[in-house]
Amino acid sequence: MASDSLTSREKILDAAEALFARRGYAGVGLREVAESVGLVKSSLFHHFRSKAQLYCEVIARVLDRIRLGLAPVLDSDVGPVERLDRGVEALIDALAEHPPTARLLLRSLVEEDDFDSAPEALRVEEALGEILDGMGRLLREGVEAGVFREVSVPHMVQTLIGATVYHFASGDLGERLLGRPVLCAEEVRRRKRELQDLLHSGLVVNFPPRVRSEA
Amino acid sequence: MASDSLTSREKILDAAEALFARRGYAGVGLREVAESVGLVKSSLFHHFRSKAQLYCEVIARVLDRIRLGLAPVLDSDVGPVERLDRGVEALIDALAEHPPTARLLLRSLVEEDDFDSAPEALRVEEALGEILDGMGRLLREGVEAGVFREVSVPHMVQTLIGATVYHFASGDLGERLLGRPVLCAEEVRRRKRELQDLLHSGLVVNFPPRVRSEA
DNA sequence: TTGACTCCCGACCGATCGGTCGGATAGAGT
DNA sequence: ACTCTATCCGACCGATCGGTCGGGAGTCAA
Repeated sequence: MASDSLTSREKILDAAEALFARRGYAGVGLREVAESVGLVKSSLFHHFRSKAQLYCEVIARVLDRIRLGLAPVLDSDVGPVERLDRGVEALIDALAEHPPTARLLLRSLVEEDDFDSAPEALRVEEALGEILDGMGRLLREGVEAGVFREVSVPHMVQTLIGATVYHFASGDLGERLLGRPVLCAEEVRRRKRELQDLLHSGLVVNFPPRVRSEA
Repeated sequence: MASDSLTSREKILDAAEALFARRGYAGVGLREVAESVGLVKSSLFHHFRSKAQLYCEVIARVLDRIRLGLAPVLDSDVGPVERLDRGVEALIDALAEHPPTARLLLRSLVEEDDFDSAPEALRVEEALGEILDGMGRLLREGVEAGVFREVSVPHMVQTLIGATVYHFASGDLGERLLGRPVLCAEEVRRRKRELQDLLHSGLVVNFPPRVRSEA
């Protein structure tokens, strides 16, 4: 056991993560997954009951990584603005840590096969719920404290997901726009700053603040 | 001919668009496409040489719709802020017009099969390039005129794509966050306003402007 | 009537899909 | 020596995949 410092199960999960990220659930055959870790297809079924379960475990592992990176930041008791900045940084770090992460996540958000039947889907649901709740809570507190504008919290959560997950999942298109890979260290740093600046001040300089009719 | 006011070719494209949007390129069989328009698989090959060509034509058609909606706005000669607002509105209208649009687009951005070999891929490349160039030009002009902050234009293009395409592609997750379908009329209107407000003023109230020379 | 053309169908092809099954190998505990 | 368990393999299954082929039905022009 542990012939290569990783158990077969973990090697399978790693390979499946990379492949699912590149070609999606339907686009990857179990044979390809197995052979990319030096096994044969039928051997996979000693570790996972089905392709759907393997997929769910891959997704759950990714979401857990993000949750673990995000939770301490969102639970810290600094002000909303600083928590937002650090949250953006933690989220981007989690996405940039392993190249397949963002792409896999974006695909899973758009995949609509019914994996809900699998019991492993509960882990996915749980981690996703905690991440979304945490982001929503931060935004709501900031709005209630008057530190953030009175934005729609759900819409802002969507914007944050789009600005992070989509960006690092954009692959060739992103590289074509930026002129270099979206995951190279400098562009990751730049992404954090650009997104934080946008959240701080928007795009338009000195835009007249919207007249508000309430206290 | 024109038995249902649409040619078979157009009906095939419509059906394929909806199916590719839902389950992706690899997840859709030609048999399913054919039967959803009342044909048999082999009949498709009288209209399209291969599955890859069908896919490329579907994508090209979607990008053309967006380009047609965006071009007049981006070419108008009003100020950058108003052009930005109208561009956001036109882009969102194009995405919300047909439900499969955003999801199909997001999938195509993340799909990395080599469709480039097909000659139809040129239409895709052309339309995509025009859309991206138009957005980039608007942002660059705004920055040079001092109306926009000195943002990274490519990063801002990415953010705009994420905030629009991702949002309307998010399906169940978006509906879960918003409490109602992302494509319902009211939420579409709200999305425009939320995004425009974010671009105008950011998220944080009265954030101190960044000092240009930093350590 | 005859071709020519368009549109469509059913049968068929090799390949691959997810998944099952029986057995081979090896290590650990007794 | 023995069994037990974990791990892996090869053969095999029915179904489906993208794609080909020959031909039938309809229309139009000559």
